[in-house]
Amino acid sequence: MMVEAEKPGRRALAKQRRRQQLIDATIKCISKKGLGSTTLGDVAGEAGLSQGIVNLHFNSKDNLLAETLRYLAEEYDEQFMQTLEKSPPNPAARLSALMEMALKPAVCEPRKLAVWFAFWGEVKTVPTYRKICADREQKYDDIIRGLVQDIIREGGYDGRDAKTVADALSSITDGMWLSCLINPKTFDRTTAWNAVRSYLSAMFPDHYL
Amino acid sequence: MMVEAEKPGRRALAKQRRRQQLIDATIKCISKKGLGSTTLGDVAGEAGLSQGIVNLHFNSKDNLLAETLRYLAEEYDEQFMQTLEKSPPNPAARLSALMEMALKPAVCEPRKLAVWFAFWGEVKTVPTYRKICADREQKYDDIIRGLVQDIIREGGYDGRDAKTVADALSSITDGMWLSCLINPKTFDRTTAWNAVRSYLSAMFPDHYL
Amino acid sequence: MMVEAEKPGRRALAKQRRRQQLIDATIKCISKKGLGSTTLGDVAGEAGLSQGIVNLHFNSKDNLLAETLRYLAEEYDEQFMQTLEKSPPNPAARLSALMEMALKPAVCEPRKLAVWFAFWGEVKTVPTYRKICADREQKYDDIIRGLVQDIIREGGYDGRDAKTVADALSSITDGMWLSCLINPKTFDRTTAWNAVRSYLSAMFPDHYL
Amino acid sequence: MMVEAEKPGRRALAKQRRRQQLIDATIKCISKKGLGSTTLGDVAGEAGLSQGIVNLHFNSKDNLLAETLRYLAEEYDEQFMQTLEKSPPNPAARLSALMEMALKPAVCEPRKLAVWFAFWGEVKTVPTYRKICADREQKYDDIIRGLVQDIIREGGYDGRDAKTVADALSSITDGMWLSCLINPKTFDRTTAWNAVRSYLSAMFPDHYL
DNA sequence: AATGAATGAGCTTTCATTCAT
DNA sequence: TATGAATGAAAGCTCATTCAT
Repeated sequence: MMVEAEKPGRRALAKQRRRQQLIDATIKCISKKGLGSTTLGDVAGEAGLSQGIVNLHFNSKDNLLAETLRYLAEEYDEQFMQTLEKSPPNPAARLSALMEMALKPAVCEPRKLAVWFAFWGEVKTVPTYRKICADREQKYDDIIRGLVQDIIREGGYDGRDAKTVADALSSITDGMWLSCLINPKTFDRTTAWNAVRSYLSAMFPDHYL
Repeated sequence: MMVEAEKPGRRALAKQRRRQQLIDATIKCISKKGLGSTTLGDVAGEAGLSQGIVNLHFNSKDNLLAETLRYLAEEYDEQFMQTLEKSPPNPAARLSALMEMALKPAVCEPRKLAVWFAFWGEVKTVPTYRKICADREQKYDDIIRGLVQDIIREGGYDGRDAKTVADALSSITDGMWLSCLINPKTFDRTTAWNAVRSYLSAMFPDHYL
Repeated sequence: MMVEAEKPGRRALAKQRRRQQLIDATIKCISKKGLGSTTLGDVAGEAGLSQGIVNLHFNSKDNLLAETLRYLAEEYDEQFMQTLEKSPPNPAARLSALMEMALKPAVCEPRKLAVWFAFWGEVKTVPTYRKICADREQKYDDIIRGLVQDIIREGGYDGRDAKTVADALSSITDGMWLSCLINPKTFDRTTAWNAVRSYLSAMFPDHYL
Repeated sequence: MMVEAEKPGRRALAKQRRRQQLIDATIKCISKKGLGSTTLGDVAGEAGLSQGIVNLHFNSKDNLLAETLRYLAEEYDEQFMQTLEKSPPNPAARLSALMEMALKPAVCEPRKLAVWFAFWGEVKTVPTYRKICADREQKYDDIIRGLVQDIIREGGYDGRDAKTVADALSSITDGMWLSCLINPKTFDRTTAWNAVRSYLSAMFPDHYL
């Protein structure tokens, strides 16, 4: 009975692959035409499959979109966690590694940002989206605040409030994304990274530069 | 006698006022139901007028939305410029006044932010939106960079790059807006303001705190 | 009480002039955009007047169109009857004068024909149009048959049936109009006139040529 | 078993058949209500199918109408060419066979004529219609002129111009159609046919009668 | 599992008509 | 008389969803 769920057979794997194919197509469509103008027909076409395919695998458009956002969040999460794992154990290095990741071309490319902003545009309206976004913000805020906390403790930076600094850091990267979305031509990754570095070194002069 | 003023529905308000009424209704609708789910019927209903009214005054839905974004941008611009005019003439005070304004409840309320993000969600897709947004970003970036420049010169803060700092500041407020949109409950204006202040005082210790 | 109707005062005259102005505008619009695409707004615009003007003078669009067709028919009738009056008293001359008139540039110009065909296109559907068109056809058929009759009698053309010839003649001009409508470029008035002449001289060799 | 054939509604008729079904429905609707008053809803209803069906198969109303006219033209063309093939090889017989065909009940019935005139009514306005109509006129004119040419040569009818005669003949049938449309009650096929015959025998006495 | 024809609700848009001014 | 803002019904069109194959 539970076999299916326990060890996915060939069948289930194929199914999973098809779903992923459709989610990829959805992301492509949203980045090309926007969330509002993306139809299930577009998605099916992009995937090279037929009209009815999305409802077959996702039951409804709403569900497809929610799953797409979920996938986007997971994908980001993997990058985030991997960055954390791969970076040296000291909090200062980890923190700057995370900031650097957020500005990496792979993350910060207009096509992908377009999709994030498309979903954020509906966050106020669609509770499912809000939940997903709020959860990840919470998670990353906690992690970053923890690192900042450690740095403050290490460096004896009295008078610095961990939450305040963490908020500022998260905000900076989010804000950079908006710049990158709106002005992809003039947006400059180096300047962005400098801005982050300048903040860090202003805050924690003993740790950065 | 005052009847006319009482019921703004039905009959010939000056053309300009009717347009504004419809733009207001549009903003309300977008903040309530999202851009994608706002129909012309909703807007007309919100304004207490009839189906055809929007096309009568704006010719098309696309145009209504563009005009709405334009209005939003103008409204913000007025706040921005007024803040600039009313603040003391020294650059440090002006800069902090602008930052403070960006976090003011009137600007930073979830309902209004929802509308901004709704439009940003389509920026990649709708050239008109991009143009409007890019122009204002440009303008504010220039002004803020100018102020930062002045502060650097005044304080002899060698090694500080005006553009870098200005980018960081703009990004922080934009990023705060995202937090406020996603987590209106836990978002705390004071913490946000502290984050900005902490950055400023770390950067320009002689000018702030 | 009946004064108004008996001798139209200044008021009534002005009214009449306005109606004519609107009918003229209607004809222009139909020839430019077609019957189906002509709106009351177009007509009012063409006349340089305001939206509601047509309903003020004609009560409804249907009525305006019917009156327009009526006017067109009257205008044609005047030409027809004048041609008849001005031509020499012998039936052969009168007949050829009528045929010539039907091919006159003023009658047979694509712009005017477009309007006629537009109405004919609805004849099957709109009883009012049918009535107007049927009545005039009847009238002209009768007159032409009469002339043909006279010619037959005069020339002793035995075996010629007046109705048959009259039908053929009416049909030829109507058919020429279709050619002129469809192929205004290649349509040639002279050839058309030759075709009519050739028919007449074949039928009544003693009278024509 | 025969169920499929019985109810042509609902399910997947071959795509081509469905298109034809809709074109047939369109013709029926136009002849009943006129081109201007025929809605896609009417057409779908007439075909016993649902609202969206027409746009599914024709993409737009304009396209449906153009295809309908195209079909009408093809249908006529088949009759024309078949008549030509089936008639004896001498030009005189072929010519009269073509004229006779044009007055056949199947061609010359008010319902079908209503549709032709509906399209002619828009010829001036819709380039697509003009093109289709102009092309067929051209083709038939050429064929008829060819036949007339042959007859003139055969009979040594000096002084007869083929184009002139051909124009007259084409015009007569077109004009007869207008009579038939406007006065279906009093229109008499025999008289019409007589008119054509009388012209032919007057022109080419050795060949006709 | 996949297709794609068909559905039908819902949208934007147009426009004849109304009516306060 | 004339205006033109407003109405609201009706149209064309889109598209998520269904379902026979």
